[in-house]
Amino acid sequence: MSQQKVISLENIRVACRNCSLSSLCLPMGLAPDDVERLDEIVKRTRPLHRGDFLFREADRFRSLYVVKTGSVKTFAPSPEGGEQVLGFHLPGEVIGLDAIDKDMHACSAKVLETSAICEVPFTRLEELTATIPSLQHQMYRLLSKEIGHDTDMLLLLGKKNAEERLAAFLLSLSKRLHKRGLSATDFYLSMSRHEIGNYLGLAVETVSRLFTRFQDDGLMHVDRKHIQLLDVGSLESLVGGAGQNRRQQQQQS
Amino acid sequence: MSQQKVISLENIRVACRNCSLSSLCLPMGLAPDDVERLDEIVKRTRPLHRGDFLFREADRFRSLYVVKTGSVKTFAPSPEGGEQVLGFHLPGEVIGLDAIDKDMHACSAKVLETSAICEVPFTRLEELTATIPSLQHQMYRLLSKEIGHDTDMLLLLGKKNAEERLAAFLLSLSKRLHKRGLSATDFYLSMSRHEIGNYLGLAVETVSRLFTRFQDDGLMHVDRKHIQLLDVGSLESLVGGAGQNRRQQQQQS
DNA sequence: ATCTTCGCTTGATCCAGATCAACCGACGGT
DNA sequence: ACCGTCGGTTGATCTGGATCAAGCGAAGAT
Repeated sequence: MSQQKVISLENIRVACRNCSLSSLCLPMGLAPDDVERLDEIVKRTRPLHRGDFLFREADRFRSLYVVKTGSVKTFAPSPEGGEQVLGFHLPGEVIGLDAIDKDMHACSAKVLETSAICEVPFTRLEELTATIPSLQHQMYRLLSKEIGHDTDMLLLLGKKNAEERLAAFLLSLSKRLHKRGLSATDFYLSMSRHEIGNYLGLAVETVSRLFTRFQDDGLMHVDRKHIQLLDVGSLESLVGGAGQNRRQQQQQS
Repeated sequence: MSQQKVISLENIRVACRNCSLSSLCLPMGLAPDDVERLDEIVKRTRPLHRGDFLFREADRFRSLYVVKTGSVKTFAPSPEGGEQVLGFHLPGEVIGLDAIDKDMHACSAKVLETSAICEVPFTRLEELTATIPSLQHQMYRLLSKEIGHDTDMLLLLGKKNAEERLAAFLLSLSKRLHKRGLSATDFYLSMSRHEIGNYLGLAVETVSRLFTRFQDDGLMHVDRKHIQLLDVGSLESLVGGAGQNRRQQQQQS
C-alpha cells in the first residue's frame, strides 16, 4: 500500500472496563479492581472476517472466546458428513465452554461477518477464578446459563412445530439484540436460510415458506436478510404453544 | 410394625471415600484430604421412592443432587401444559446444574425407582472449590460435560430419525451402566415407553413399534422392562448414521 | 378372587414437513 | 456489461412418524 495508513490496533482494543458489554459478559458484577485483573489476561485479536474459524472441531482447547462485535456460529459434524448448527452467538456471548470437559473442542466456530473477538486463555482464567469468588460464581452462572439455553433448544426441537420454532428463533434474536442496545424489531440476519433451517431442524424450503407466510400474515416484513418484526405479540403467542392444537404431550406419573 | 427392626441409617451413609462412584462423581481426581473436606458438606438423605421429587420447577436453588443408587428423570414443563423429559440420571450423575444461573430450578426431578441421593449444598461447595483448584476444575468439567451432552441431544433431535434415536438411547444407557460395573447388554429400564418417547421426541407408539422391530431383526430381546442387547455392533452402525440414507444435511460455506 | 386401571402393543389412517424440481434475482468475478 | 454461481422462493409430490382406534395382559385395589 502506498499510503502508510495503519489504524492503531489500540483503537479496537477496548479494555473490559470500557466495553459496553461488560454487563453481559464475564466482568458482570465484578469489582473494578477485579475487572482490571481480568483485563490483563484477555487477548484482543485483529478483526476476523466472514468464514474465518475461531477453532475447529478436535482442536486442542486453550481459550474461551467472547464476541465483541459481529456474530459467530458454532456447529458440530454429524456422523453422516453433514453438520448440526449449535448456535449463533452475538456480542457478549462466550464460546467454547463445551470444550473444557475433554480439553478439546467438540464443535467448530465460524465467523459469520466481520467480527471482533476477545480471547480468554482458560488456564489463566481458572487461576483468576480461584482467587476472585465473584468471578468464579460468574463462571458457574455462565456455564449453567448455557445448559439452560440448551434445555430450551431441546424443548424446541422435541415438542414444537415448524411455525413455533421459527417464531421462537426470531424472538430470541430480537430479545438478544435489544439487550445489546440494538433495535428489537428491525435487524439484519447474518446467517443464511440454510443455517437457520439446520439450527431449527427444518428444511430450507420450510424456513423460506414460513418467512413468506409470516409476512403475508402481517407478522413481519422480510427483505432478504433485512427483518422487521411488525407484530411481536402475535409471534409470542405462536411460540407460547397453542399454535395449532397438536396433541398435548401428556405424561404418566 | 411389631418388631423393632430399624436399619441403621449409618449403613447407607457411605462416605465419598468409600463410595464406588468416587471415580465418576464429584471427588474424581481429588486428593484424599480434599475428598474428606467434600465429604463433610454432603448430606445423605433417607432413600427416596418412585414418584418422589428431588425438587420442582421454580423451587429455590440450594443444592446439587447426585444419584448414588437408583435413577431419576428430569423434565421441564412446556408452555402448553405438557412436559419435555430432559434426561435420565444414573448413579454418579449430578442433577441441578442448570439452576445455578437463575438461582432457581427450571426443571423438576422425579425419582424413577427407590433411590439413594446425595445432596450437596451449593454455597458450601462453591466455598470449597475456591480453595481446592482440582475441585474447581472438576466442577468446570462437570458443567462442560453437561453442555456436551446437551449438544449430542440437539444433534439427535435435529438430525436423526426414529430408529437412530432409539438405538442411540439404548447404547447410551448400555455404556453408562457398564461404566458403573453393571452389564452392558442385560438391564432393566426404570422409565416407561412414554417417557422414552417424550425424551426422544417420538410418540409412544413409535417407540413400541421400534422395540418390536429391533427384536424381530435380532438386535435385542425385549420383555417388558427387561432389555437384552444381542447385536451391539449393528445398533452402533444404525446410530452411526447411514441408517436409511436420508439426504445428507449439507451445509453452505 | 375379581375388578379396574394403566402401560403397552398393533393396525389403519392422516398430515406436517421433507424431498424433488424448476426458476429467479443478487452478487462477485472477469 | 455479461456470465456463472448460489442463496432463496415457490410449486408438486412423497413419506416417516403422528394420530386415531382397539385390544391385551400385568399389577394394584377392594
